[in-house]
Amino acid sequence: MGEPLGMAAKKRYWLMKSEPSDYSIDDLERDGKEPWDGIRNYQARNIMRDEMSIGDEVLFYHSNADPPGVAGIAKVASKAYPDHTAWDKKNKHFDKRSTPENPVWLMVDVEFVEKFPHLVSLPEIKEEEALAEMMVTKRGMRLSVQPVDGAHFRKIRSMGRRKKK
DNA sequence: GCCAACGTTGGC
DNA sequence: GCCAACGTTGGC
Repeated sequence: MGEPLGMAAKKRYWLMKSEPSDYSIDDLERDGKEPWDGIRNYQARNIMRDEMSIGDEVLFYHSNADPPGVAGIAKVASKAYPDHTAWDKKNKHFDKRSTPENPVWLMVDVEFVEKFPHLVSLPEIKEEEALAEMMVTKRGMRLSVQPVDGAHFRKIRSMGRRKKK
């Protein structure tokens, strides 16, 4: 958006939530790449549309899980494009306001990068001083696509790559 | 299963 | 434009 030609956007980091019973890191490992459909929140949509770039790295977070936490890493593999599940009447995320002519909801493709040998659980994240400011630790912070600090991203990754906590 | 914290909707 | 009611998210 308005960048000088030939200048790549600065790489950013994100956290994306998925209920593992719905779609887990193992599913993404099997599929390799998958459209991240079903986002029905304007703030999350705007992040995908305006701020994400191909190649950005993503903490894959298992929500509504026991325990919840970061299960691995993925990367953004496409620009935002219309989420066609919004105009599929049979889809659980159907929204009659969205049409092929006038799509309301967008998605990006997400590609598998790695699964952590050690899931970095939410309690562990909360215990870690250096991660105190992460959005995901805030009570009631429900945004399903959220920005992550580079330093926080690297810290989580190093925790996840450790076999034992 | 409970419920707090949000976001959205709709009456006025 | 206010705000109560309702639906959803997601930790616990």
